[in-house]
Amino acid sequence: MTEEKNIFKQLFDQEETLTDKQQKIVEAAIEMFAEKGYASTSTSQIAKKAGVAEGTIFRHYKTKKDLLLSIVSPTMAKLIAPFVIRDLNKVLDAKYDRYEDFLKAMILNRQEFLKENMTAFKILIQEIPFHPELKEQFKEHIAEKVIEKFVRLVDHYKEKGQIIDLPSYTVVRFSATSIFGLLLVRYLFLPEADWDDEKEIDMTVQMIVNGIGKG
Amino acid sequence: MTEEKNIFKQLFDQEETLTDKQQKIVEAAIEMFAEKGYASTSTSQIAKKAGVAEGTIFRHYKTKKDLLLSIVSPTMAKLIAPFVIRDLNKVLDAKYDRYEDFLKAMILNRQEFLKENMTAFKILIQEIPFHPELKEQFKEHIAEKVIEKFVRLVDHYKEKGQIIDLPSYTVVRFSATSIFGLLLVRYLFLPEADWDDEKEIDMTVQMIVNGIGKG
Amino acid sequence: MTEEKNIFKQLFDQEETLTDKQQKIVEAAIEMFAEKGYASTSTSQIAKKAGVAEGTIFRHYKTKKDLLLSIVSPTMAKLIAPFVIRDLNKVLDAKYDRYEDFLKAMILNRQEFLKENMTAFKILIQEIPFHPELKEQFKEHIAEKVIEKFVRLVDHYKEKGQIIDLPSYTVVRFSATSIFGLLLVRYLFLPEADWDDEKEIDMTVQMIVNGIGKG
Amino acid sequence: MTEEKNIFKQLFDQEETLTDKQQKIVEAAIEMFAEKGYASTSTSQIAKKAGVAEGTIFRHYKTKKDLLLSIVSPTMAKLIAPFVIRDLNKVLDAKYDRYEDFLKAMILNRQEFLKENMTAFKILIQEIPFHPELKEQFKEHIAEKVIEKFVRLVDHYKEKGQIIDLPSYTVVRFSATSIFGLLLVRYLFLPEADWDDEKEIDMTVQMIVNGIGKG
DNA sequence: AATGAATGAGTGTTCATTCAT
DNA sequence: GATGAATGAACACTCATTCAT
Repeated sequence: MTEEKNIFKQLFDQEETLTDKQQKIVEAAIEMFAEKGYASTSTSQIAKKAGVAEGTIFRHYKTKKDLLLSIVSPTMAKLIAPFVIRDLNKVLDAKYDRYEDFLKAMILNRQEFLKENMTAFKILIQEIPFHPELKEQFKEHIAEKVIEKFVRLVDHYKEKGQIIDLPSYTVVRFSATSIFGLLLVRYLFLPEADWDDEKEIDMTVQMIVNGIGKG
Repeated sequence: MTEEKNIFKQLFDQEETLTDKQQKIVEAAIEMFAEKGYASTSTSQIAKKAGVAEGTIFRHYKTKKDLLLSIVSPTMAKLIAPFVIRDLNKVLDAKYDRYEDFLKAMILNRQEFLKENMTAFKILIQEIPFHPELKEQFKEHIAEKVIEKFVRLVDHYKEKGQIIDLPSYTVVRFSATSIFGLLLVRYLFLPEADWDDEKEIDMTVQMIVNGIGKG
Repeated sequence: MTEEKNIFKQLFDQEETLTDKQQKIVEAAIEMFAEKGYASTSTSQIAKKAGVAEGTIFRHYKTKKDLLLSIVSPTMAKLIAPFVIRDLNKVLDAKYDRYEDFLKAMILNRQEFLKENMTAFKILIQEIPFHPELKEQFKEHIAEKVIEKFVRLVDHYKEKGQIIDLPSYTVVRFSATSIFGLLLVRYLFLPEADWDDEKEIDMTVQMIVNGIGKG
Repeated sequence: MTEEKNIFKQLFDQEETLTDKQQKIVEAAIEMFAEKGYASTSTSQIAKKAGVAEGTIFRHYKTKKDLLLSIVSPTMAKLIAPFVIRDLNKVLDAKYDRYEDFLKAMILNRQEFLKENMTAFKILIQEIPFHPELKEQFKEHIAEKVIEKFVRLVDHYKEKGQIIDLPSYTVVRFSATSIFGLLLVRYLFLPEADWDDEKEIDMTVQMIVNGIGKG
């Protein structure tokens, strides 16, 4: 999994350059966008919460939407980062014999990421419907590249005889919605409930694999 | 399923009383709220699209939020209507021997509803995060009543020996997210794709049942 | 004082023709105009309070301002009625030998009227500053006719040797503001206080007469 | 009277801090509120008259009512300032042997103030009936403190044998309405008439003192 | 880099008035 | 005569953005 770390660094370490005030602006914006939505959060509220002057926001971000994108675009990029590495199959081959193991590893990895970026992720999914640029990014990167990669991956495990003969796209959809269903319920709908994460993930992987696996 | 139809009628046919202009206002609002979001849609835009004066909106709805709720609350109510009938288990007993059959019937039924109320449903899920009243309604009705009913239902099929020994709540979550995953992908993410709905549903049911069923 | 009664009837008994609804509208308007002011009272609020439809108001009064004037103009007319009778001096001669007696009679008479028309009177003095028509009426009738009559009246008692040698206009101003001062404090500022009206009037008349009288 | 001047300065010279635009806004507001009334003056009209953008008004005053109060509250405070100094009696004792002298000094002093603040004072008395906060301030400061002080003052001159044996409250009312009657007629009703202020004041004081004085 | 006063278009809402029923 | 749905101009107020300091 060190490869992914590298990719992260490679792609996103520009954020180290944020000034102190900028950092506060971004934090305030994340908190408020998540809570009230982008459209219902005013720049003056963000400025007040961040403890800076209104003008300061526009010194760093040309427009309010720029501020949103500066939060949401990197989040989307990081979210899908594990899938955009070259030769993903090779990595998987070397590491995970079984679809089951791959699934579990991936869930754990993405869970780790979501746990730390929950608020930004919440903004991402809340705002995608309202911003064509975000929809575009989403389509281009997720709906096309990630899904395609995931499909090839399912084909890979199919060839190994681990997955039953359903259309790969359907298997991907089922796997993906099961995983995201778990993570959304866990972190968005009922974050305060008392979860045994390890066990819940295991059961979910078991159900998915039972669902699509060859006995 | 005639019982449900009756309940629908019983509960929601007050909407026949909408005046002509009111109807146009609601239609325009649904379209625009879904597209740009509640907060980014102005009442003047709605009025223009509906072909009425702006004041007319406020003659029928005290506030803009009232207009939103008049769209979204009934949608939520109708969405969960099948689950709030008394003696759901009896109905199921009489009709569906197998969890599989129940699942399929339910998906088909809810799919029918969603197909006709897609736009309002889209607004519902988009706006829930931003409106405490909606969150409250959602929690009270879905998170509590519907899930509880669903859990009892899973218990019911467990007793019949059809479902493996996993926590009922986990089974419900898995079933529900699989179903909603299907419907969301089908109707929200990729509505324009060429779907063989019947087949896709069958496959999904099969995967769920494989996932949680006893051999 | 029967002459005045006649004048009242003569001038203002058109109000008997008010329909039931119209009566309610006027009552509601008087109450609300007095409390919140003309500009801050909406016709819809008046309609609601009167229990009629908004349109009904405009059936009886072409505009909102018409409604105001229908309340305020007659009130002003009635207020000054005692002064517009012809041959006022003759009446006074016949009845009041002393300025003192005249003053007391007049205060008692106007007090009676104000007690019964307090609310409309309140509207009158509150709205005069904002409506040129009212200002005009006020100037034309009060500032010109009534004052002129009052001045002649003071001249009359001066000739009788009852009033010291100050400009009549000054004496009128002093008398009038003393009287209105009493009535305003009594009925507008501190209506709830415990007043011995008879005594207060007597003392006030005494002070005025001392102030301007010849020992 | 230098003591009062000091108090004025002390209490109200914070207004020097008004920015240029703010000053213009206040001036425009004063002019328009006086002419058309608070409720009938729109913020856009004020902005236009002041030569600023409408938003600028709300940068300095949270609400339209705030703007009103920023004009009217200090005016009320300044108006009653001479009465709130400690040891008013001592001051009077040292300076004015006779009630007559005190009255004249006070009228001259308040006349000076009113002459310079006529418009704001007009707003004050016009708007008091419509704004509970103002009524409250008025009651608390004028109806209670100032009147009470005035009553004690009359008692003071009574003890000196200068005032006849009428209830002090009645004497105060009579004095006050005579004075305000003069000033209102002079500056509000007939400001354009040709007045000999000095003489008018002298005559008024004479009438009051005759009215309540011991021969 | 940071400020915050200033902007003016735009917001949701209210208004007096009209008119078909 | 009475209604109340409909109007659109006007309202108080907010907004993202600019710019002189």
